[in-house]
Amino acid sequence: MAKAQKKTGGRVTVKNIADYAGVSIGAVSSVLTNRHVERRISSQTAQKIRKAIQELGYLPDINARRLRTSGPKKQNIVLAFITSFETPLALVNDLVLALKKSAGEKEHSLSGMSFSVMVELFQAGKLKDMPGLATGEHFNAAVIANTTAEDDQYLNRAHLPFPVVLVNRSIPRYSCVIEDPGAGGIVGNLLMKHRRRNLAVLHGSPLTQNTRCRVDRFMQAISSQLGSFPHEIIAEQLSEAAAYDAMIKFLDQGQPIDGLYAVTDGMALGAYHAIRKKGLSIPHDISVFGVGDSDISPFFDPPLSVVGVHRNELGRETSRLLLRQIENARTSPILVEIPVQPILRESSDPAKE
Amino acid sequence: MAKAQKKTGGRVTVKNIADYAGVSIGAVSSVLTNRHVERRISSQTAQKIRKAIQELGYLPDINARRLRTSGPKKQNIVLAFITSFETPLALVNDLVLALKKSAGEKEHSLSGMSFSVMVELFQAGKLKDMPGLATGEHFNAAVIANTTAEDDQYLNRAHLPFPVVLVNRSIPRYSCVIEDPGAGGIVGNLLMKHRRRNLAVLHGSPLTQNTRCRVDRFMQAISSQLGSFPHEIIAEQLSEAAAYDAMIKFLDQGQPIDGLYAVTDGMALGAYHAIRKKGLSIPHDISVFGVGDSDISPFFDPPLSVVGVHRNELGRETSRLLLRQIENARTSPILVEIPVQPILRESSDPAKE
DNA sequence: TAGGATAGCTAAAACGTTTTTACTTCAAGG
DNA sequence: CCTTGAAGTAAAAACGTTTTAGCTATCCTA
Repeated sequence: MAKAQKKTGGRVTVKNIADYAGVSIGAVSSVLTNRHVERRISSQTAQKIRKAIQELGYLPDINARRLRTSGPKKQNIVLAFITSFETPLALVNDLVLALKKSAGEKEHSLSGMSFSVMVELFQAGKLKDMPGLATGEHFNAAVIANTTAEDDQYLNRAHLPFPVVLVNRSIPRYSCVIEDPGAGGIVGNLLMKHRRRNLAVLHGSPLTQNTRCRVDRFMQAISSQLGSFPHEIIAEQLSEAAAYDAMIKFLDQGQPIDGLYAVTDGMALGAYHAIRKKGLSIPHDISVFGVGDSDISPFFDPPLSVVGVHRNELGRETSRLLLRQIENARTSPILVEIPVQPILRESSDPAKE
Repeated sequence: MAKAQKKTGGRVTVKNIADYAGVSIGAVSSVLTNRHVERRISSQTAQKIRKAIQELGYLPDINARRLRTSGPKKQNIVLAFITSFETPLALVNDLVLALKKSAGEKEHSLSGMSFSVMVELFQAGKLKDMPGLATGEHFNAAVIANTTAEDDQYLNRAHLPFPVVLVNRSIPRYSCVIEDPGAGGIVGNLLMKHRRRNLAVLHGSPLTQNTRCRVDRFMQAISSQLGSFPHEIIAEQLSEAAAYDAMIKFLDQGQPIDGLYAVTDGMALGAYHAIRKKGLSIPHDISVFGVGDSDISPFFDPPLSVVGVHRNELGRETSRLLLRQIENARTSPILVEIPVQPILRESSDPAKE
């Protein structure tokens, strides 16, 4: 039984089932599509066919099926969300929702199209080895996130034959959505305005272009006013746990700080825990700023002050740009910088001004 | 120019481009796949074709392309992650990672297959209206999550013609992955063991089957030992913010409680904030239990005691079950209950025992 | 000026489905 | 014997793409 499968080299087609069951291709297809009763296939035959399907382990070729059954006018557009194995897919949620929502609104010239969203992963730094990327064989358009410096280099010289939107990094020939690059500087200035002088920035490793920018602008703002650089606390990953470990290690070194900038909300949560563990208080001993990329920051204890863009906005804007490119292939790539506005909560002690 | 597009009714094919540019279909395809130089298409012609592609706004049909280019032996399997618009896709992260990882390990009979993961959304309660679901036209196998009671009814009577794994709910004919249904009871017993007598459970609305079970078992454990039911605090959504609002509202009513069970980590975070806001302390005034479904609970202040399964495990197990069904279509559906073990942290005050 | 090479393309096949159309066979009923 | 209906079969078309094999000029060489 399993032998019959081997004949075809691992792939079972409708024809194989038909041969195996001793019926015609049409009969098999009728059963597969549940049309066997109106096509006058007897229930015994239908059973025989179903048995063959089971025994051969048939899996339909979705591409062939969709090719055949897609209406004459209807176009199915496949969008890919491409990110690395190493980084969390947090954004995919907001992005998928935004895409589905935009695609639902028919006021585009997009009517008559349906959208599928697929998720593709690559090894960080090995984006160029992702199968089907250069050829565009798997999707019509893509959102690419969480690339490393090597990946960015590849993107820089490659010419991808489909619409692309990069998120949280900007590379010349591509449409990009990024946070206002001034965010880090704003945080620096706010901390200094609150009379904090011994500052530190906490980030993960490796740095994405976006967080690199936050860190750099922060450093720059500090050093230009204070004449010295803040401490740089580097966690081994982006997780809460890694941030906690790095922060504990730093505080154990005895360097006193009174202001901290954590470049993601998750890292800020880890840092909070470390700070408490060391018997220090927020904001009295250490004033903390985060980014506001997730929903949790208002519920920290104390609530986290943030300067940055929420994933919602990122997702919305990214989907807008991608659909714009699909609608009109001739539009030139644009860079969207989402402005940021400080949200001051208790972690930064605004009362002390 | 845009007129030519209209002719075909909105869909532009290679043939349209060929006609428009006055060349053959083969020439167009050569340019599309960047083979035009080895196929000896002159650069003028290539330019002409590229211009046509631009002007007509061509988007390739991915299905046709993949059908043609998939090797003779190679099968592409499309897995769908199906969830509702209303609920967060948190699980998709872990699931996609687990799937890609399993699929990468070639020790299955799955070698020679490649996997794509796509995300499909349905309106809560309207699963049956999801296009392509009943026919399986879009994917080879699916993970279905976050269904409502109506959706479960539909699943109960439908026979989906492809492998399916349900997560966090169990329905007879399907393979399912659920948390140990005793989790709620365990929490109840722990709270009572810690001498807490005025208990409450905090959950969102509508309840999924899984949280329904947590709540029910909790209630049951309490009432069977204490003879009275705990309070039920119902938030309007699953978010931190909704949990906060509901909790504030409850505390304002003046009902004193000394133990709380929040059925997701996010809701626990909202509850923490509300409890602090009211000047109460955890665990002294109120002992709190959560679920441990995310990474954040160890970093709460105080760290959250949890009884439940992490999304990681859910994703791993789900992917295992799905691939098992794909490998061997004849395996009968099984129900996997992931056992839970209490993780006691400071929020539940084990010292008080 | 015949012969061959080469540039530049075109025509047709193939991928795996589903559906349609026309045809066959068999049994039962009149 | 003729008709009718059930239960199929067989073959072809179609979906849109990529690739293979082949064709036709033109140019180079002898």
